This record gives sequence, structure tokens and C-alpha cells, in this order.
Amino acid sequence: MRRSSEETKSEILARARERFAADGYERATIRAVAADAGIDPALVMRYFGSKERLFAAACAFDLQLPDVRAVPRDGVGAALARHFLERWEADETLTILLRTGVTNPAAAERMREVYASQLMPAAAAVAGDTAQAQVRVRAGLAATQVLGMALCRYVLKFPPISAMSRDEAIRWIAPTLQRYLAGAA
Amino acid sequence: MRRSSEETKSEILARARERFAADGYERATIRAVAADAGIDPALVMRYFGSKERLFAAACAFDLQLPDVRAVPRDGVGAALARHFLERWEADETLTILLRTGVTNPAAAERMREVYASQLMPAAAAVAGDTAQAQVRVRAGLAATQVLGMALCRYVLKFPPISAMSRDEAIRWIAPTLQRYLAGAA
DNA sequence: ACTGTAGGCCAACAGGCGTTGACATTCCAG
DNA sequence: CTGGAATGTCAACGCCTGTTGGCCTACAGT
Repeated sequence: MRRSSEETKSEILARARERFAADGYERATIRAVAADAGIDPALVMRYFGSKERLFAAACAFDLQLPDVRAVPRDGVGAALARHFLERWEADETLTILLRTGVTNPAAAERMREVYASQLMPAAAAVAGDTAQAQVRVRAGLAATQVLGMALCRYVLKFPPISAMSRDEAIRWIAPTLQRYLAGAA
Repeated sequence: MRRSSEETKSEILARARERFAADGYERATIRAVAADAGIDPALVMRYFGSKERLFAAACAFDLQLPDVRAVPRDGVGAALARHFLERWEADETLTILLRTGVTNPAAAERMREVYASQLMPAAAAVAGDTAQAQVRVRAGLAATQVLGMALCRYVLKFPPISAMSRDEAIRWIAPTLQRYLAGAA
């Protein structure tokens, strides 16, 4: 009995996050996660039940969006751009979602949930009393630019995009987000 | 001897494209492709040598970008937006690249090649005599918006984005592409 | 000191995968 | 009519996967 149950459990979770983020769902194997954690694969099953449930635990996720009503209306684009890039680099959860969401239906569903429950309300706060349908479109458009930037920068690693500084990336996409969220229709 | 060698070969290729586009690289199995084509898996190997070479054949790809010098300078954003969406819906090759590029290094490399050899020249033509590094950044930024739109619309299927008409999508992202390619730095 | 239990390991399973080589069938050339 | 390519099938291989059940082993409570 080396470690406490909770310690091993969180160790497994940490290694699983790394693997899912690096390899995607299919290529991230339970055996590899177990090897990274220095334990037997059977233990992973004991603690998480199945690969699918391990995955679900690994991508529990909060965007942690700030209250957009606290920033000046013409600064929401820049504020969101900065927040997203920082959030992306803070831990690997968003990379997991992006890498796995493209082939794994459950992960894609999770991304739609994050969009609906976390991004939508922020867009609604910016929009004020605009029609609901219009707000959903605007939030979706913001998602296309944010996810596209993340895809090219962190996953596909397009040289000019992954090489540019965070501030420069923010400077470029902030006006785009500003227009999508608060600009003319 | 039912069909000619070339017929079956292209039948295999067509079914392989469908599978790769729908499932990504790992989940698209040679056995499934063969079953779709109504033949034996061994035949796929005979004609393509390995799964990797089948994949390479399946994503041979030409963006078919129009000559941007033929469109007015303030219309390049709209022209490219329209071209990309039409190109995306014309066949499944771009979806293959996007679905597999996220987990498969070879596919990611292929995407970087497409960016460098096909998108870059177009951006250079728009930019005129701007510095090369600046052009690469601008082409990369355009890629973030185009790929982000495709990701949300065709792969993740974010409801408001996948439901909007092609023209509406073009109307929204055209100004973004315009600014990235030809706007102020 | 003894025992129950929690933490961990081992070996094996059933199934799917890419890949291979030997065999069958069909067609065309001589 | 016959032989040899061309086209296609079959069965099996070795490997890796998620998953399971039984077996250790070290600690905690009495």
C-alpha cells in the first residue's frame, strides 16, 4: 500500500489528460496511461470503470469566462481573445476536447455543451436584448475564430501562427471577435 | 474476373475517402473499406500496399484556388470565402484532412503543405510586394478563420453554424478574410 | 500478534486490427 | 484447346486493445 486511493486516482487522471491531449481518444491507450503513472492497467479499470468513463472524467471542464459586463463594450473582443488563449495554455483540457471532438461523438457533444452553456450566456450578455437566434449565431461565429486559431496554433502548428506571440495573436483576432459579438449584423 | 483493375481501384479509393472523412484515420479500417466496396480486405492491400499508402492516395488534394489577381482587391475576402465553402462541399477530401490531421502527424504535415504551396501564393498575390514574413502570417490567419468555420460547420456541427446558409456564412467571414489578407497590419 | 481490508499486480480472455501467402476463378493470347 | 496472367477469395499470422477475476502484500485496528 504505497499511496492513498485518491492520490493514485488523480495521478491517473493527470497522465490520462496528457495522453488524450497528445494522441486523441483512440490512440491514447489505457495501457499507456497506466505505464505513465507507473501502475498496472487493471488499476485504471478499478478506479474509473472503463476507458469511456476515464475520458469523461478527463475532460470535465469549465471555460471560466469572466463577466463580460465588467469590461467596456468595445473591449469584449480583446478581452475574450486574451482569455481564450490564456485558458488554452493553462491546462490541456481544451486541447483534449479539440483533438478528440473531431473523431469522438461524445467529445463533440461535450464541445457543443460548452458552447451552449458557457459561451452563449456571455454572448447574450454582450448583445443585450437582441433576438435569441441572433445571439446564438454570434456566439457560434466567435467559436469558429477561437477554435480555428487554436487548431492552427496548438494542434496543426502552422508555423507562422504557432510562432507568433500570444499578444500578436490577440491583436489579430480581437477585432474579429469584436465584430462577431458586438458589431453590425 | 468481374471488373477491370482500375475500376476496383477507384471504387476502393471512393469508399476509403468516405470512411476516412467520416471516422478519421484510426477508426477507418481496411476491413470496413473493403466491406463497403464489396471485396476482400486482401485486395485493398494488393492494390495500395498498406493502410498508410491508401490514406496518402485518398487525400491527394488540390485547393483549386482561383487567380486572385482577377478579382477586385476589396473583393478577395468574399471570393475566397465563397471558394472555400464550395470547395469544402464539393468532395470529402478537405474533411478527411481536417478529421485526420488532428490526430495523424502525416495528415497534419499534408495540411501544412497545402497551406504553404497553395494558400501562401494566393496571399502573396494579394499582398503585392509586402515582406514575405508578413505574407505568411496573413495566410496563416486566413487559414484560422477558414478552418475554424469548417470545423464548426462540417465536423463539430455547432447548430447555429451548420444550420446557416452558405451565403450567410460567406457574408460573415468575408470581412474577416479581407482584413487578414489585405487590411491594415 | 492477528486479522480484515484496501491498494496493487499478474495472467489471461475475447475481439479487432493490418498484413501475408496460398489457393481459386476468370479471361485473353497463342 | 491450353496455358498463363489477371482478378479475387480464404484462412491464418502476430499484435495490440479493453476488460476481467484471482492473487498477493502491506498496513490499521483491535
